[in-house]
Amino acid sequence: MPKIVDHDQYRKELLGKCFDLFAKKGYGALTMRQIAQSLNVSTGTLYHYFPSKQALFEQLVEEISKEDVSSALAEMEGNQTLSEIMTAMGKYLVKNEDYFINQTYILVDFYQHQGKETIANSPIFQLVKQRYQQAVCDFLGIQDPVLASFVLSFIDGLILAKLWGDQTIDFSEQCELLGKMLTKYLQEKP
Amino acid sequence: MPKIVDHDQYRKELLGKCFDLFAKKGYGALTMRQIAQSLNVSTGTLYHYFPSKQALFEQLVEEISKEDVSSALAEMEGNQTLSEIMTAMGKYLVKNEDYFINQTYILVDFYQHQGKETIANSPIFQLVKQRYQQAVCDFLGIQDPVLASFVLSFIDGLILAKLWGDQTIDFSEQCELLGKMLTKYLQEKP
Amino acid sequence: MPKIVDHDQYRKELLGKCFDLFAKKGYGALTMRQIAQSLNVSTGTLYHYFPSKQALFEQLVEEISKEDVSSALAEMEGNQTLSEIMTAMGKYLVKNEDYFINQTYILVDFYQHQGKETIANSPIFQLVKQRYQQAVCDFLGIQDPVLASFVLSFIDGLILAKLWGDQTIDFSEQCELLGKMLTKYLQEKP
Amino acid sequence: MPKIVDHDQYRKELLGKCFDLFAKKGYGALTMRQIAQSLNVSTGTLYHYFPSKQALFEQLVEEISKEDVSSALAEMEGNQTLSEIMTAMGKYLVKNEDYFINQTYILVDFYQHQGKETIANSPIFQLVKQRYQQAVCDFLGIQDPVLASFVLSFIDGLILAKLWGDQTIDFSEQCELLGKMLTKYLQEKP
DNA sequence: AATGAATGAGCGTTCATTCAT
DNA sequence: TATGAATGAACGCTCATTCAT
Repeated sequence: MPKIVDHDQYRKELLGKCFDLFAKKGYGALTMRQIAQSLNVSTGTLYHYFPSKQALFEQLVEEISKEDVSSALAEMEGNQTLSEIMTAMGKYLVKNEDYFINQTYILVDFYQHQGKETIANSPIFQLVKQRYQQAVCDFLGIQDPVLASFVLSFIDGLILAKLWGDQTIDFSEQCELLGKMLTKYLQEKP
Repeated sequence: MPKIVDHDQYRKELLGKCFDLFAKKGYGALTMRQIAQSLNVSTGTLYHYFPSKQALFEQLVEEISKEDVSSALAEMEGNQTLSEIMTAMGKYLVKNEDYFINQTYILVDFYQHQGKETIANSPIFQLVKQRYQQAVCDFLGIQDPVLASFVLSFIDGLILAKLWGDQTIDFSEQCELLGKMLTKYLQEKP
Repeated sequence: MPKIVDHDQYRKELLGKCFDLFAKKGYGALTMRQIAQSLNVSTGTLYHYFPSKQALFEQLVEEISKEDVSSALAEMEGNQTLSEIMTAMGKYLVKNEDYFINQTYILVDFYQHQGKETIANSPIFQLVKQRYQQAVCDFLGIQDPVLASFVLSFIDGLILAKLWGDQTIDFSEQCELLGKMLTKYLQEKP
Repeated sequence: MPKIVDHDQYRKELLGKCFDLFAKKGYGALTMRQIAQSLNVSTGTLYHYFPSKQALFEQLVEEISKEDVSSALAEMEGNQTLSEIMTAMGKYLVKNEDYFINQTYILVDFYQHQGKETIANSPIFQLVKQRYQQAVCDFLGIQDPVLASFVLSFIDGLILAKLWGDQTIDFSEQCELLGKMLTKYLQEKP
């Protein structure tokens, strides 16, 4: 009989404790030794549960993205008009500002560390990308992919601007502005 | 007679040759040794003209940002309406797509290596940010800083999306969409 | 009734499945974990049957050497003159070229990982060496140990040359040459 | 002005001190840290002079092989008949027995560590191989490549047998035996 | 002003073996 | 018997920076 440890469950436990670590130090600056120490295991044990630092991170991203989408769904449901939705989106972004900035930071950091090609070819990141894209389409009730890309890019850009250190941007203000513009644009289109 | 090249001019000469190096390898993967070898100087000499790798890069960014703004100005002048301007902006982005993606990539890379706080506190990056912001205001003829941030964030987001590997986004299409939305929004505002 | 397979028989079963693994990856690159997985047992079980990786390998060598000698005996019997024998030996080497090169490779690998002294002092390897030496004496009908060593060294050297990457050596040609030389040498000796 | 160090000469100095280290521990068991400590430099300095452990070793082999051939030339000249030559060869092998065993050991060790393909493709090892082969041809006055391979394989095999731990083999005895056999073989051939 | 040799802590990763269950 | 989680020292290698010359 083996030691009484559910391998898979313990792996997710470890994973759960990793997010804050990455959030604090980013991907490149966080070493496997630091992770191991923070989780009170040896590096060997860490590698027993995750084949590499990259794999650990990808599994983390996978887990996080699922939680993100379901929590956002819970938070933003019940809004009807585009303006309402964008206002809610603004509030949601403000509320989780630090979280999203950190998330972008970590991803950006990972991206740089692995090189463009590695990520482009990773099935996990393609999946995660689709998950977020689909979620945005669902939230907004938008089917036009050009418009969906427009909104997603804008939100990404907002967070990136904050990440670069711009203190003057106000998520709520910007989202409401987008809400108004989208509304007017769609009103007159048909 | 002194030497024709004085300290400061030589420094800028060296700086000029650095851009392509960073563009090819990014910030983290380019070592001071490699820079020195490519410039046909010793690492010691490099450190004689630049106190650190970070400082070298910051001076490079400062220089590049000036050139970017003036070249963009030259390229995009002569357009009147917002729609025309945004269409020109789209063409400009498409034309320099690789350049801007690479620039974002390098910045992201630098960001990762220095840590969040270092950059947020760097006066050079604040200055550069203002320069780009001012340029956008000039291009668009917009004074409203909220709207300027809106446009800048959107463009940043577009480039970031490409950086993430999204092949489906079309800079021209997106910029024209923004042009239409801005036009309608501003028409009815007053 | 006890289980059909007792401890010792099961050990040999496991051993039998190990040869191909070592042949594919060598000694150093094959981990106990990989062995365990390939045999569908746990590392713990592996250590239950073999006290160490080294011991496992030594037992494998012991087993293999027995099979080698008996299969060679079966293959080469029926030849009378030294020339015939050496020609048969050449054919045998050519036929099993990859096998012998791989065997030497694995041994070399093992040798490297254990250090010179460990092996020189291992009774198993001394036994195996004697077994091969005796086999050569039997094949050739030679009693003179100097001559037997001569032939064995030569064959070892041939295989080693192939291992070094020499593509020009022809086992058959070389063995026939040895056959002629031995014949002439022995003709005139008495 | 740089520090007064002739880069190339210092590199060869370091190289010279490395042989004994490799001889004692082999390739795989000797770490770059150990080398650095023994040479009283930092690992960084070691890597300043040699791009990798493999490269260091290859440069060492290159240097050693040159010295070997010239020292053997000096030692063995003046012999006429094949028998004399082989007797001299035997003495030479006996005299440098430990040296050659160690050399084979190190090479075998390196071979295993790098994998077959790496070495087969290394221009340095092809060059070294040719150097030794040519030297043997010169010593023996043999032009027939089959015969040269025969002798080389035999010598390699002798050393390998000793390496495997066989204490009973006598280099002189074996070489003289080879001398006699070669002589008889060549006498009657034409 | 200019050189380039020197540093050394730190990286991601490995793996034979142990032992609580 | 059998399991597999856990260990941790050690590997080859990197690189911004310093400083004697």
